[in-house]
Amino acid sequence: MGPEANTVRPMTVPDKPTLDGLEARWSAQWETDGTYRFDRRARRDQVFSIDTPPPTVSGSLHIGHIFSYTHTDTVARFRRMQGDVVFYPMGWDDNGLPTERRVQNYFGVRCDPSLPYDPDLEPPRSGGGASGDAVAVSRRNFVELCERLTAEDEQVFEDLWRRLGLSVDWSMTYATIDERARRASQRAFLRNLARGEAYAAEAPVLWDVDFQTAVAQAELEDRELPGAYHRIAFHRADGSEPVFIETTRPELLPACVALVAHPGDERYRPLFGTDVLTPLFGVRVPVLAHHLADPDKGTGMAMICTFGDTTDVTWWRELDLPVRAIVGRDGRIEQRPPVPLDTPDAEQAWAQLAGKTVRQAQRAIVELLVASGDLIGEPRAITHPVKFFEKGDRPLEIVASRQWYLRNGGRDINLRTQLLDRGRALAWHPGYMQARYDNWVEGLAGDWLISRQRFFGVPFPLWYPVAADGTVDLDNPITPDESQLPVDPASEAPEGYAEHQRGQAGGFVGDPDVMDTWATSSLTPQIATAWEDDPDLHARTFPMDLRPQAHDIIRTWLFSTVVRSHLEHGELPWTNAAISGWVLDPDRKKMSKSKGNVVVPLPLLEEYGADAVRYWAASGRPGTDTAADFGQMKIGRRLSIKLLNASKFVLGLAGSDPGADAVSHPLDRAMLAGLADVVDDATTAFDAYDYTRALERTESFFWSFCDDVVELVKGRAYGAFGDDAAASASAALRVALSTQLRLFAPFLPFVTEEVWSWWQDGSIHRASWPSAEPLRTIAGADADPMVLRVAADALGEVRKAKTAAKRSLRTDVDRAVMTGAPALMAALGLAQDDVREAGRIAELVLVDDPDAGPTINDLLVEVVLSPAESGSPPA
RNA sequence: GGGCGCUUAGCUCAGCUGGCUAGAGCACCUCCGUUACAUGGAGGGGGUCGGGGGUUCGAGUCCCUCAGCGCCCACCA
Repeated sequence: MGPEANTVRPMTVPDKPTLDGLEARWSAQWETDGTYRFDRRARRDQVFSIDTPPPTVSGSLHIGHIFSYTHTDTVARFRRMQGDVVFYPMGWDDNGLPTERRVQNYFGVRCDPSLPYDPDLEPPRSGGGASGDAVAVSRRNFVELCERLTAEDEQVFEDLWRRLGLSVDWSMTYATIDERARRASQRAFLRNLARGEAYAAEAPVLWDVDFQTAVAQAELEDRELPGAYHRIAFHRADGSEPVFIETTRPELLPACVALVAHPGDERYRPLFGTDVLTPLFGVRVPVLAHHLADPDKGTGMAMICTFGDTTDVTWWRELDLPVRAIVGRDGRIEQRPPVPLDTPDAEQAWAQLAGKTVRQAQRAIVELLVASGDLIGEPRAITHPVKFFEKGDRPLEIVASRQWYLRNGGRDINLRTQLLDRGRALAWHPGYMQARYDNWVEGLAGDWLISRQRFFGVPFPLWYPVAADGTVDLDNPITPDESQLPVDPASEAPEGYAEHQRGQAGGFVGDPDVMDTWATSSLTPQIATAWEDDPDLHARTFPMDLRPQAHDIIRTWLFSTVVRSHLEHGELPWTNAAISGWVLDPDRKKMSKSKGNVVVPLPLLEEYGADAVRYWAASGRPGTDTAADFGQMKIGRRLSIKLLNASKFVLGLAGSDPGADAVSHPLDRAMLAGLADVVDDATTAFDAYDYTRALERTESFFWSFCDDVVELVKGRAYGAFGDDAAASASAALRVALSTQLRLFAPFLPFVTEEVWSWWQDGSIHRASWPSAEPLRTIAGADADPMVLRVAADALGEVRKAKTAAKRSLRTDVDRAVMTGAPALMAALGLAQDDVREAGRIAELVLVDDPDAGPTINDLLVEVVLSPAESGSPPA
């Protein structure tokens, strides 16, 4: 039985147990004792290592954090009690756009990389509030403000996690922008570059005009937007019948480079290879054929622009068309037309568009087309999906630019197959989540775009030589030695150059971009295990055992992590992925700031207590979206209080522990045999990451333990049938209590620790997970679970009789007759003393009926209550 | 258009490889000052397991099909 139960230390069972103050007391104690410290001496096969999701510290705390982190914590605690050395670090995601945006609002600043560093800078405000004109600060000042704010945010998160009772080793934290993370990101990139897995290319990319950065496929989302089909006439040079197209982007007319129809489309076959003129501008463009053109869409003839959507990019590439870009990086139409315009009318038309936003330009060009008569009929309103950056506010544009890419199977079928194989080798919990991974990998449209035109992020560790004529040699980047990492090419000069040569002929320039935040987050297994920085730690913890995360970032975080590990280590970064669902509001709606239905965690912890909130969280099965349910938290609180009181009863029974040898009564043995089954079930469930089932089985046993077992044995335990009989009850209850406390410990760490401290040394969270065999040994091979079941049912029938008579449960029973099949009555006979005592039955008669059915439900109970006191209601 | 999940009591959900009369909690109703617990306890009512087929001695559970809800993915002119 785990730790020896009969310790000599005095018991300290309080008179009036309470949940108040447990969290502060025990979280402080755990910190002092290093209860959750990782033991660095452990070998890899003894370690269970967890790739904890680093929360975005600039994001707001909400109940979803509580939910999924509790799931992981229950597994961590289970593993620890099973004897694994748990490696459970915490990371902070303070890298990237969310932090930049929060810093801008919080301090009222914006970043202008051209400004010099001001060591004495004080931001105009702190704490957000009314927005005014943002003050421009240097990049270094901006990054400092980011660091300052994230440090505060991290503290808020850590306080919450401690309050919730996460068994994290708080001496092992990292941040995705800290030096170790930057070093890992740059090192991994340089190795990708050396192996040819990373490459730069000039190509059309999806571009957010507000953030002014490229975005990756994984960061896209579709939003339904109103739009309109505009039917536009393209004239032929010879003046014959015009060709009609339909477009939702008429403003891109000047960017048109061709028209296209399906090669099998009989209507247009004669036109293939001929030229037409764009309306308004009179630019000559060819009519071409391509299989992607859909004869059923619009007129069947499409306008190819550079670039209206990703299909345009495909056509442009495959039909080898020129670039006539008109939308600038700020989302406005360029000042200069993409091709020289021949006529004053065309120049006039262009002047109406130049400098306008895309929306304004659309209005203007529609007017022009109406005036010229080239817009046929009224625009036809539609709703259609439009690509957005998931954090953005305006539709993405497509602009050509030079970016860094990492091969992820999007353009390489062999690599893609290997990555799909990795996904199959990973143990998914629940298993069906693997479909999302497969779905995503199979749908990849290109390699992973990892460069961003932003300020707060990990810089690319690259410089480029500047030739004597001033041209920058982008094809031969200068790379640092790994020992120099991390580097900031914007403020450090490469080896062999001096800072004054920056931007000079014969000198160098730094790569201006930073990496995508996922380019760092995809390395959390490497960062957390101190890859290359601490080879000893890395060897003891990598590859990791578990990646817990939510389902919405399978395509980003999970997939990109697999990619990096595959490329760098040739193996999976972990063996298990536990996918948690989302928390929905009490009405099962998705929570969002804009809807104002976000549930904030701290007040819940204050009202119900951490154990109660954890209890609710643990009721959400892996992968399942779960509604915030305050009712469940109330039940969790009641369960915690019940644990206190039941424990107080069990421990208050005898002066000292009689020891497990004292267990002899058939009812006690039946109870322990049943508990052994619960232990097996809970263990099996936990092994499969089904913490919810483990909790359910434990809880259901515990309530019947309180309602039936404790009530049945109470009289005997108080000595109604002598010392030996009492000792058996007391001993069995203690064994059961110790077992149940440990089964509950992963879910209710505070209350179980509190009770444990009343009678045991050390932390329950370092105690051993219960096993079934010792319980079965105590119970004995011939223990019959039916003894408890039939006794509990008999007692229930007696209670029912009392309740039906509207009498107190203390009411004496003059006589009870119980009739059933012989086997049933034999089992009941073994516990009849307890039934008589618990039911306050004066005369209990058991009658064998050979014709009765064999089940509990076939038990017949007749009860004669003692007459009511005078003045009491009649029976 | 492709994929995944869900549909069991008024509500939130269990029900694992098919097998006692389909369960729990909340809510509701009735009752109980009881010496672990009134931050409690005992008992009760309430479900044709989304519809329709099929396999089987037997289906909430397996197969087919339809419907509704939710999510993921998709080249969205």
